[in-house]
Amino acid sequence: MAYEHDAIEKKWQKFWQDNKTFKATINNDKPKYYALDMFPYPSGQGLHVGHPEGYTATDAVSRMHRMQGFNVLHPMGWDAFGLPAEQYALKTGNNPKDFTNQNIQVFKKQIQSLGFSYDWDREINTTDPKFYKWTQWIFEQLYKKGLAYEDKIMVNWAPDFMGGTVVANEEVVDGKTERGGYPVYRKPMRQWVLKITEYADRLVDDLDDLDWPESIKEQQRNWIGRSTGSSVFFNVEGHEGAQIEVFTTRPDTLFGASYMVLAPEHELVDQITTPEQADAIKKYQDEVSRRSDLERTDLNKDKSGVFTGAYGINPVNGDKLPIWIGDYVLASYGTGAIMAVPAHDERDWEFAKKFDLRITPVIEGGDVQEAPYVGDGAHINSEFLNGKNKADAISEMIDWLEEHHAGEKKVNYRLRDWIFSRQRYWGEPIPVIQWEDGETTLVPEDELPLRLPDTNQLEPSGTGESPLANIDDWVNVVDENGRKGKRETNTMPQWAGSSWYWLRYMDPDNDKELASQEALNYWSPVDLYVGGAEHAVLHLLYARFWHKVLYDLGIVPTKEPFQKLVNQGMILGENHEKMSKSKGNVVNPDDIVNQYGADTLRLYEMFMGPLEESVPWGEKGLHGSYKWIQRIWRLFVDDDNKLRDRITTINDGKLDKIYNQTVKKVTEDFGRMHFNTGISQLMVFVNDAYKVDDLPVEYMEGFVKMISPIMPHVAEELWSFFNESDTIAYQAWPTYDESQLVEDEIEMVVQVNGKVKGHIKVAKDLDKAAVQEIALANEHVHSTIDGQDIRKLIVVPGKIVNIVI
RNA sequence: GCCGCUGUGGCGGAAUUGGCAGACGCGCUGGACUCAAAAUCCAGUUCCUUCACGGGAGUGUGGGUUCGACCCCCACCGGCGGCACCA
Repeated sequence: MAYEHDAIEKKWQKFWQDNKTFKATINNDKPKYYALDMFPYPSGQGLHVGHPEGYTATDAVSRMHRMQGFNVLHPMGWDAFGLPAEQYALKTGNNPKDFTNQNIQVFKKQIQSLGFSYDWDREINTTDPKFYKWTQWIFEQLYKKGLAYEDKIMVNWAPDFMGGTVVANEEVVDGKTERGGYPVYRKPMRQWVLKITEYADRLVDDLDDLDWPESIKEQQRNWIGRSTGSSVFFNVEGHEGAQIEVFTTRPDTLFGASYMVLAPEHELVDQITTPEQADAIKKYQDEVSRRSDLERTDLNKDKSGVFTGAYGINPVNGDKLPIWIGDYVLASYGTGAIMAVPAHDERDWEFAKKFDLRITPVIEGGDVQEAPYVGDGAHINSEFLNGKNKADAISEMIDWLEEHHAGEKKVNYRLRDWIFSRQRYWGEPIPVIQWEDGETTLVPEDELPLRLPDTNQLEPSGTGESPLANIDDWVNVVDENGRKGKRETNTMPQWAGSSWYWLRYMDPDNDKELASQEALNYWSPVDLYVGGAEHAVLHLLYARFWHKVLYDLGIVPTKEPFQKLVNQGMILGENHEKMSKSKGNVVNPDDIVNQYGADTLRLYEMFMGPLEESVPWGEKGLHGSYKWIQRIWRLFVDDDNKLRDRITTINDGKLDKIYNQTVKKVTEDFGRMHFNTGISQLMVFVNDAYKVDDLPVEYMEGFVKMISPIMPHVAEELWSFFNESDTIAYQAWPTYDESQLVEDEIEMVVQVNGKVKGHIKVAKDLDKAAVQEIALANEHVHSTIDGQDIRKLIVVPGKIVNIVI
């Protein structure tokens, strides 16, 4: 009977569900393995063929680990807060909750049709009050530790986005919002901020011990941007007590400082500006404040600035340095002030050239009037640093500064604190109340969750505040003493729930703790985490930060949440371009499942190339995968839907070697997530099996086990031909016999001058001299040498003979 | 500009420590089966040259190390991703 994917897949999906085959429970007799997918945002578009790639990989790893005796935790859930649901609700007057739940149902059905071995009893949903109770609880712990604070800060204000909202630094790309591409301006606003910078050092240093792709670690290091240098204090001439602190990574070039620049927003600007310069300064400040980030960076490569009229005093030599303001100095980095050394810094050089400021070289090498010299070299014009190299000069200058109280060693970070509030309805309410007497309190823990009010009439506030601001019943509160207060109307960003969700899977129904200590200790950490590289800095940095806070609180047992991280590559359209609706190259997994079945889709996605690489979709290749499953089917099942007669207990030995090789290679390759090469080995086995008369039961059962991580439905069905009552999911993974892999006689290659001229068969442990003799006796080798002198002869036992003439 | 990754047949991709380049799949070609087609099974398939045996070239380009280089080193070119006035 032919292979019927539809019936087989439905049958086994029902079996797994009815029997809770993949239910995970704590079992201290077994080693645990936690395989996690980045949980999806359930968008209205439904599943994309990119989703199943990572999901299939973790599923295959999970299934293989179960067969290898591990107790596997493999869960799935929904990152369901987010903008599209709110936009939809505002547009249509519907409730985002209903819309979100519908989308989840679609997603869940699609995911289940692919036969993943999730423990659905552990399904979570970030918008479920039972879940976000603990998101709010974690926020309260952050607040108590002083890691969550309110501040009037310069935020990324996107007035055209959703009726006006603030976005995080990480959500700004090229001066525009990451989603939607709306312009972003700097604006001071009251916001909740999380002090991620306090963990900056640990977030950098702990990367070293993680089994993560180097590129992701590097992106995180760059994002945190730790730089070591020193601060230097400059007095301002004629302003007793006014002191400008600058940060520099090159204190060794202090003798070459020829001017200073403050950010236009720097607090000392007004104080030190001379009356003659006041108008020009004011005008420049106004101009800059109206510029968006985009205009300040990309569109404005030309340096601009205005002289304040004031002078700083160089502490090391008493030089008078004109103080300018310029927007190439950012208020938000370092101290918002720099010492300019145009001879050895590109940006300072451009500025100096434009405004005709002094350029004094302090390091030998290059003509600094023509171009800045940024390389190393001997210091000049630098008194006690003369002749020294960069590294020595830096440490000596820092010593000098510290001795003279003119500066100190300092570390700076590019990373800023995490702006944590959003002016939206569809997010976790921040559990804070502002009382009329000015006190700010947390909602008591025993009153959590603080639920989002149900509403069918979601309306923009019109003030840039969250729509929650209009819901008076919810906003206004009175305490037992009659004191009035207002709830915080900002909600948390979408990153909140995903910053700890992997912990909740460990104990999803616990209403006393975010998860029990027993569960946390047993399942932590996540052994394998798979998802797209687009989360390299956002999600993965926030998640690590929260995890470290919970570690410090003694809640989680590990410093890091995700021991091993793998980024699946993108699946591109058939034209090698990113799949998108506008390009018309989107493939819908539902269509594939209908036409070919889930096993074919899973097999194809694992076979098409290395998991980490981006690979184009190919309909022909997909069809090839389908044909191979049918070929397997025919190998096992005859026309009467019975196991073929050729599958017997007779073993004529013809498949011994290839079977044992296959077990070895598949076990190793799947273990390293090199699915494409493991599958190719399974194909070789099938090709060989077609060529022999007798198929030993043991090998055929082993083969079915080996295909089961990738093609679980067809594997279960074939397994049932051998053993009617059981699932294959917990059968022992096949082992191989090492002795079957070693041969007594091996083939060696004989080269002449590096070119292959012949092959010889020799005994495995024949000595070099004998091998040499046989090689030289080879007819073809002999005729190639043609009596010429042999200059050198290399014998690598078991591999190669190379004769040099 | 800086950082990371990457470059192999017509296509997707293999190649463990420096040791037979192109496994496996797709496509293509031929054969078997069939009235025929599809499906299936078998064989071939890097390029050039040769009836053939053979011979030559070949892993982005140019150099180097080595008995031997897809692999290591230097310089360059192309592609992908990230960062981008961060002092």
